[in-house]
Amino acid sequence: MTKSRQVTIHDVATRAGVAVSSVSRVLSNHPDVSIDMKRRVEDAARELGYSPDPVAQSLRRGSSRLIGYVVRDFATPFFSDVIEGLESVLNSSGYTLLVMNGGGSQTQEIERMTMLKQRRVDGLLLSTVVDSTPKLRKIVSAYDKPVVLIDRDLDNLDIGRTLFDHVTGIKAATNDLVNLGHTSMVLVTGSPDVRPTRERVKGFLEGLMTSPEAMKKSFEITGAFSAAFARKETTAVMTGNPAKRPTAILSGGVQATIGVLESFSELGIRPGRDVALVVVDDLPWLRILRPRISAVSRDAEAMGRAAATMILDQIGGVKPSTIYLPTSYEARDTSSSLEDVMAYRTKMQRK
Amino acid sequence: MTKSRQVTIHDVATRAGVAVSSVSRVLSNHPDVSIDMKRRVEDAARELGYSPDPVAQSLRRGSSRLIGYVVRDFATPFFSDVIEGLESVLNSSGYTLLVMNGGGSQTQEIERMTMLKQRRVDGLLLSTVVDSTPKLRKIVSAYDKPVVLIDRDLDNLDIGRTLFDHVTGIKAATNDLVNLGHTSMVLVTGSPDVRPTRERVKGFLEGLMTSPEAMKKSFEITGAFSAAFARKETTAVMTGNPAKRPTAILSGGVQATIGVLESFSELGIRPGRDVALVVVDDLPWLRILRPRISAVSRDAEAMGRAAATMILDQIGGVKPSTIYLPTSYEARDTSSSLEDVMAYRTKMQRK
DNA sequence: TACAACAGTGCTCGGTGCACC
DNA sequence: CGGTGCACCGAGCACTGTTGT
Repeated sequence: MTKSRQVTIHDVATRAGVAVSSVSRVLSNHPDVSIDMKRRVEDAARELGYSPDPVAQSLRRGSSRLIGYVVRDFATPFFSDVIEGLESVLNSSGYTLLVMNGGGSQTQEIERMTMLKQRRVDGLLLSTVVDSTPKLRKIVSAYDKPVVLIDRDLDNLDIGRTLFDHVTGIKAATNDLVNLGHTSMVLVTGSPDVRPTRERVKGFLEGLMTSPEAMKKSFEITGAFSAAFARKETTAVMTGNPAKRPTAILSGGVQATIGVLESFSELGIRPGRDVALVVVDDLPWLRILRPRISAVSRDAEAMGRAAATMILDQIGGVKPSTIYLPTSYEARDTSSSLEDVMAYRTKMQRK
Repeated sequence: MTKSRQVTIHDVATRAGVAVSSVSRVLSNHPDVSIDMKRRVEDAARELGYSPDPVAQSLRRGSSRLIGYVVRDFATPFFSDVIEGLESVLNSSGYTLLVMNGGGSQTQEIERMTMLKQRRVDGLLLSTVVDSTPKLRKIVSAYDKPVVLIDRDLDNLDIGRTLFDHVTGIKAATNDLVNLGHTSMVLVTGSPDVRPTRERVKGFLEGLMTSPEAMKKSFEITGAFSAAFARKETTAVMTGNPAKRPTAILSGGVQATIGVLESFSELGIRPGRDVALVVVDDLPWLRILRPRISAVSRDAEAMGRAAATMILDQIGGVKPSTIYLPTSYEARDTSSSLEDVMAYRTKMQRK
C-alpha cells in the first residue's frame, strides 16, 4: 500500500505552463494545436507519468471503452473460446471486455445488464440462458447502447446478431446416419429456451426427412443444460423396450455429451459398437477416447471475433446486421452402420 | 436504443421538495434526518426510479464496490469453480466481481491490474501465470488497495493469501503407490512458475522418502500448462528404455492430465493395467472413463468463498492473513499394484 | 439561549468541449 | 488559427445560515 496522489491533468497543465483545456485538446488529438504546444504538453505528460483517469472520462463522456458480455456460463468450453476471440479483437482496439456470469438465472442476467449500463459500457454482448422472452426483449430494446447477440435470437429488434448455421451440420450428420441405415435415432440436447437447441432440433428433423421410417421412429429429448439430465434420459432410452432401442444417438452440447457418455459407461455400452454416436460440438478432451467420436463442430473463436468486430462497427455507427457462421460434420469411428450395430446386438443376445 | 436522461439526485430533491444535500444525507444514512424527511426522500427516489450513478460515486469516493480478479486462464475448470465461490460471497455483499483474463502473459496481467486500479476497484484477487517475480512483487506492493493471492505465493508482503495444502494430497498418493510396490514413478505437471506446481513436486518428493529406491528411480517433469507438452513427455517416457519405463504416472493439472491420457490413447496404453495412474485435480468428465481414475482433489469453490471473505475483511480493515485449505487423495481403480502392472507387461512381452 | 433539523452554498473528484477572445 | 475560461458530468461533504421549539 502506497500513497502519492495520482497526477492529474492540472499537474500537467501547470508543468507545461498552459491551460488545462489545452492539455485536453492535445491528448485527444484536436486539430487546432500548434506543434510547439503539442510538444510541451506531451513532454510534461511523459515526465509526470500522466495517464487520464478513465472514471472521470466515463462520467464526462458517457462512454468507457468497456464492452460487457453477459454469458450463461463461461465455464463451458464453447464460451471460453468465444471470449478468447472477443478479447483478441477488442484488446487490439483499445477496448476491455467485462465478462459477467449469468449464473443460470435470467433475473441475475438482467441485473448484470443494468449494472453494465450504469457503468457506461459502450456495447453489450449477450449469450443468455433464455432468449425470446418478453422481459429480455424489453430490456434489450430499451438499451441505449449497441447490442450484439451471440448465438441467441430475438426477433424484430434493431440489434446485431452473430449466429451459427446449426442446421447444416446436424442435418449432415443425420443424413449420414440415415444412409448408414439407421431409422431409430435420438437427439439428446439442452434447453429449448435458446436458439442453438431449437436449430439443432430443426436440423435433426430436416435430416430425417429423407426417410419416412426414420421420421416415425426417431425423436428428440430436450430439457436442461445438465449432465445429470442427459444421463438419466439416455439411460431410460437405452434400457427401455429392446425393440424400440435407438441404434444411434446424437448429443447436443457439452453437458449432454458428458451425460450421454456417463450413461454409456455405467451401462457398459461402447459407442460405435453397441450404438452409433455423434456429438454436436467437438470437445478438446474427446481426443483421449477410442474409438474416435464423430462430431459436428463450429469455430467459437471465429464467432467471438465476428461479434467483437460487429459491435465495434455498431459503435462506429454502422447499422446492426446478422451474420452466420458454418457448422460442419466430421464422421469418425462412431458413425457405425446399422448393420454393424445390429450384428453386435444379436451376437450379444445369443450369449 | 432509447433516450430519456437518467434521473439524478437533483430530480429527487426537486420531487421531494428538499435540498440536494438532504437527499444525499438520507441515502447515506446520515444521523441528522427526521423520520418524515427520510420517508419523503425515499418515496420520491422510488417513484422516480432513482439509483445513484456508480461512476460519479467512484470518482468522488475513490471506491467502486468492484473487486477485480486477474486469472491465468479462466477456462480451466478449477478457476471457474473458484469464480463461482467468489461470486456467491461477493454478490450477497453488494460487490461485483470483474474477471480479467491474463492470456498467459505476465505483461498482459500487469496491464489488467493497472487497468483495474484506475477503475478504482476496492480489492484485487490474483491467480497469475507466474508468481514470485520481482516485477509482480513491485506492482503488488505498490497497490494501494487490499490484495489477496489465490493459490499463489509472494513472500514477505503484507497481503492476503488463500492456499491449498497441496503437499498432503499428493504425498498420500505417492505413499500409496510406494506401498503398492512402485519405485519407478513419474510426475508430469505444469509450470514451476507457480506455487501449486512447486508444492506438488515437493509433496511428491516427500512421498518418495519412505523408499530409497523410489527416491533414486522416480522423478518429475515440469514445464508448460499445455496438453501438447504433457503428451510429448509422457510418450517419450513410456516408449523409452523398457527397463526404465515407469510403472506409475501422476499428472498434475488439467492440461497435463489431458496430455497424459492422449498419449496413452495413442500408444494403446490402458491406465490401471499397463501402468498405474493418479491425476492431481479431479475433473468432472473423468467420470465417463472406465476404469475409474484415482485422483487427488480439492474444493475450488470453497477456496473462492474463502478468498472473497478474506478480501471483504481486509476492505473492512482486518489485517491480511494466510489460510490453508486441504487436498485429499482418493484411490480408485487405477491405483494398481506393481505386481499387477508387471504381470501384465510380461504377459504382453511373451506374446 | 440552546439545539435539532434541515436549506443552501460551494468546493472536490478528473476531464471534456464549447463559446469566446 | 491558436489558446483560454468556464460550465458541466453526478455525486459527496463540510460548513454556514435559517427556522421552529
